[in-house]
Amino acid sequence: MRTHHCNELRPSHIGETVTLIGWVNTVRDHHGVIFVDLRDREGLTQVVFRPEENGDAATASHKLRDEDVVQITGKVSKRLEGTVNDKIGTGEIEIVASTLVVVNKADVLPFQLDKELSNEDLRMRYRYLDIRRPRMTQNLRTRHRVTKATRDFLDERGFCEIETPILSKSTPEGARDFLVPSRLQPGSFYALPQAPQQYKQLLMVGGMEKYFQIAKCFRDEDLRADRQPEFTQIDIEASFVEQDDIIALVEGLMGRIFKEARGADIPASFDRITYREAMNSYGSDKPDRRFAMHLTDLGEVFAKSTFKVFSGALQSGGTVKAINAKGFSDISTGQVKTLEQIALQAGAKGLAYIQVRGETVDTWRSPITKFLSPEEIEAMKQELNIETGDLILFGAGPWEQVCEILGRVRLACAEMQSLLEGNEELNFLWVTEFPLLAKDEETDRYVAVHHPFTRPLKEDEEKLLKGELSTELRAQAYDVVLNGYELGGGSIRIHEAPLQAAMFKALGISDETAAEEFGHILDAFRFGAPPHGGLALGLDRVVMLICNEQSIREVIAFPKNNKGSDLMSQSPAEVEEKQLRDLRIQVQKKPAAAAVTPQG
RNA sequence: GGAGCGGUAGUUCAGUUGGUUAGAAUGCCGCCCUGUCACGGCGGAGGUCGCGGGUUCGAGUCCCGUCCGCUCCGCCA
Repeated sequence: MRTHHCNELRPSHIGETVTLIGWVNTVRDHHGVIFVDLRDREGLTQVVFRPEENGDAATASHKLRDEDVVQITGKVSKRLEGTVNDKIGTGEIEIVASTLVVVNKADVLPFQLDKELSNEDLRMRYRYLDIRRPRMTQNLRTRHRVTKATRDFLDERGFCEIETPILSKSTPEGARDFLVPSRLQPGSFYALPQAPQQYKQLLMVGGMEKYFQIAKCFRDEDLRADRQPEFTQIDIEASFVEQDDIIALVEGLMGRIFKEARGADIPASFDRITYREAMNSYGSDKPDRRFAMHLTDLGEVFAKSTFKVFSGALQSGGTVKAINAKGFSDISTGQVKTLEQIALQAGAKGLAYIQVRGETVDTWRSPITKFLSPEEIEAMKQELNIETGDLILFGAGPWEQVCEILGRVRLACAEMQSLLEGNEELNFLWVTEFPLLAKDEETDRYVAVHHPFTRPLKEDEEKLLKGELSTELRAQAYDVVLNGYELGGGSIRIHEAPLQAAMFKALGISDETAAEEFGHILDAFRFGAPPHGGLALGLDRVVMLICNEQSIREVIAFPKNNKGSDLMSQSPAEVEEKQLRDLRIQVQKKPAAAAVTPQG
């Protein structure tokens, strides 16, 4: 029977006989005295085997291998003078072993646990070994502290954790659904929830008033470092609240989480900027504000310019903006190319720039300065605070596109200049007043920016009801952003059937479709639905940022790879014919590999 | 669907302009070592250079194709 864990024994325990159980972390065999570092999830304890104490145990200890599971009984002893190890908590003591039980031998591991391992493929195949490494163990325990803090905090404020169905209904809006075939109703399918959105709103109609859930969500879309097909949300909804209530609640929740999981004190409230301000100043709806490099509007400077790229954009209702990457005039040609690529990807036709090599324009390196008048250059110098050593990058065209192009260029510059290296700041931010509707280019129809249950701003409500649609309509929707990552978002919802019907109509959802897909919601709103709103936080991202990790895979016990596979369990996989027959599903055979024409 | 980077001992990596038998560290195996803590010393085994084709007298290295992994764009209400 284990009496202590491996990071528990201190000088005060000296003289006690204890039993520890754990993994062999390292063996240091001096062919007389043998040291074994025993590890469990809490830490390390040094165990000493001496032939004169117990010959059998000492002999057996020669054969120990890394990662064997062993149980050791012995006496807690003070370490010899000068042999204290201050790197570990138990460094002042050691166990002089009297008995050794090899509980389970371990084969040689496919990789060393104490070395960095860049081969993620291998880590995933042996994820259970990867998890033994302290980094992963700590990350998963941090994740637990985050969910624990969440539950404690929300419980204290009267929120009730309620589970909603995993087998639910496919909805036409939004991300691609994972489908689950129904055996009892062949030809019908459940969908795994992308979010518990409708259920939580129906819980509000059900009078639960304050709901939350640590909810698994599923989206069948391509993966990224911060996107997995199954992920976890801290999902929150409350009745009789307004936007400020949700914001204050989440600020408190974040404070609690960051305190308990990272020991960090964060501001009691976060700055708020509107979507429009965010795009105008940072070219992103989730700006990283740990560095400035603001987008500066140059519309007035170039209003009458003879440089058609700029004046043309302005005359057709667009924008000219620029960023000043301070001290980056020595950018390499390759880096300019990279920035240009980024701009092109975002829809730019090119990327105008100025490398400010000196005071006067003749020292500047730029493909465009020759088109600009001295007055324009002087005004631009003022607006952008241009100094020797700066790099200026321009965007001209439709407002939203210019913002987005320069927003991406801004981030790329910061990356190239290593502006954030070693930066430990936690920069929280609310982005508010998101547009309610966006135009889908392909279908030329309006789509919901957040989701179709989002409430318009009060002053825009009438317009929606009257069908005066535009992308100018704003929503009572808000995102919480940390260091350029969208941690979560939410909105105040529509709770009246007429307004909801108007929203469906705006989205081109016919009455029949609305009745078919969302009838239960519209029905529910007829029976006294309370005003309500909420928010969902990406738990994986929150934990990732707390752990200073670059990918949410580092904070998920068993994540999927880029292609959505679990390399350990080999999922997804083909299934038995019988299973398919039960479900009345026929699988199209994979096309045979193209035959190679023999050369001859 | 598209772009970029990568794939060489179990692992982490090096490998020059295409040129002898593809190296190092670590791990593994054996021997030695009674106070180490990434213990140390000596010795040994370990490679389809992702796969297929091409160029060449000669390919880890160059070219084409393909597979796998990662990052990004599209996509993610």
